[in-house]
Amino acid sequence: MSRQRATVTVTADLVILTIRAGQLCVLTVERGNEPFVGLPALPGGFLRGDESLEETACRELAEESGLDATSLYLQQVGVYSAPDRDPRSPRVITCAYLAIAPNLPLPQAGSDARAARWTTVADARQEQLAFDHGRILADAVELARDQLQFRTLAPSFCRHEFTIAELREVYEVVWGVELDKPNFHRKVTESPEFIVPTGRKRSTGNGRPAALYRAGRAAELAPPMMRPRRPALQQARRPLTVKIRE
Amino acid sequence: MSRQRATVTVTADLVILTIRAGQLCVLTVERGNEPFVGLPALPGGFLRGDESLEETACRELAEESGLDATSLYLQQVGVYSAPDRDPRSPRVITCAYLAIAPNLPLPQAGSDARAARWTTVADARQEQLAFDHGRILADAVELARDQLQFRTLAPSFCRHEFTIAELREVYEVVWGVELDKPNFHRKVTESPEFIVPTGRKRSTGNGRPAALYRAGRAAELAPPMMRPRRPALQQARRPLTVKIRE
DNA sequence: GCAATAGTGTCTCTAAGACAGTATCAC
DNA sequence: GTGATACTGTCTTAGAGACACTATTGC
Repeated sequence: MSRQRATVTVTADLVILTIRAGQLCVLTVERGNEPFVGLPALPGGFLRGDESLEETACRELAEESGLDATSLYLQQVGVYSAPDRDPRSPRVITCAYLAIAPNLPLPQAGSDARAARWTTVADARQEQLAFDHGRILADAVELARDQLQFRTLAPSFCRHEFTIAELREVYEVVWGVELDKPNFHRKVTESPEFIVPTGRKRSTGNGRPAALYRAGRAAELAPPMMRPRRPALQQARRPLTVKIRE
Repeated sequence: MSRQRATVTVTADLVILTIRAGQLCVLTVERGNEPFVGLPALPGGFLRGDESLEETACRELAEESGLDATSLYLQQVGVYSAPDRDPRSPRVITCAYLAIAPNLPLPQAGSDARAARWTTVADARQEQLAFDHGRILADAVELARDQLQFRTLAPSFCRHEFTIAELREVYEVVWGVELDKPNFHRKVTESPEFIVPTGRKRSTGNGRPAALYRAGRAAELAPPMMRPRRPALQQARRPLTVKIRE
């Protein structure tokens, strides 16, 4: 048996990330069935006979979160196929998808909404998640961190029109760093086709109103948005110029 | 039926890349069974009941190419699950893996070696491949191209000890560009933990012998090896300094 | 006016690219 | 010596980062 072709069922699981109140958050659902009943899990569902896994992911995205997958960033993270990852038989393997959403309210009265809620990624990594969803979450967050450097997914975290401060918050929250405001502004406005000005402005009540932008057509960021290096590396260098006090 | 959980079988397919005679090559096998009998295909095989897909990939790698997967770069490319990708029933989905190999001779008398051969990627992309293997090949090559920038997979194309010229050839062949020899030399020797000198030299008969290196411990290239930009982008800029003819 | 946020100018430093020049081999 | 390949030095320039400075709002 084990030396033969295995017959399996396949699920698509979703890591839906957003930013709420300055925190990177992930959508979790409470499991209503065995196995792992009662534990938080990533939303997902079974592949049907007439669809691809991308279609499964989009369908589940709509059912579980009410979000429209066609307007969302959606990307495959990878397959998880360890033989003991799911106690059910026949065995279940899963394909994880990363989805990026703006901060939208969840439809709590949804058809399939079994206690869906936003959890901060920091909290979710402390908790015990069902199956290998802890590992999947870690991989997806790492993928998002990497992709922010080279691809134009940052605007996917924002609403249709956004300010440069909001875009900067995406990088700061996902990377857990602080970025220089003036340099970030210059960098993103000069990056070809990354963001395009709409001509409108938005006032937050305090200070000068910020210009509004939309996502541009570029898929890649060239040159990339460099993630600040670990201070460990800079520590190795000596300062070349020394300020002289008179 | 189609609205229910689908029962599927799963394969792991391998895109094994190497460089031979200055050309990027991929290992293909001629299909001996229906469907697509006689057409070239990527090597691969079915997931067994007691293994993960990574284990399937390693097993097939050993069987089809005689290469030892433990010493090879192996990475998931993605899942291909379109309902009509395989005419068999129950349906078959596949997970593709990218493997990088040095230029080694293939064991032609292998147990499972059904007409395995190296094909240039350029040729393979012209031919009709079985299933959706043309698409898989394209995705894997694109992944390899991207990863060369940020990860230390280039030495995987070389034998255990290699010269900097051999390492440079990897980049030039995979990217299809020419790189400046002096600048490349400086870049890779100064990149921390990318390559380490062995102290030995190798003479090619012509010219000064080259120092030999091994792969270092780093997994990431920091700063990245930047891929030369399209000339199209530079065309958009005006030269800021103009040479004056007297 | 002041506080607050948005955005610009400018300097410094790193690192990439161009390319001249030097080193070490076979013959 | 010549020819070939390996490697180093140096100049130029693009781009990242630091940070002073200006602009535009609410009050």
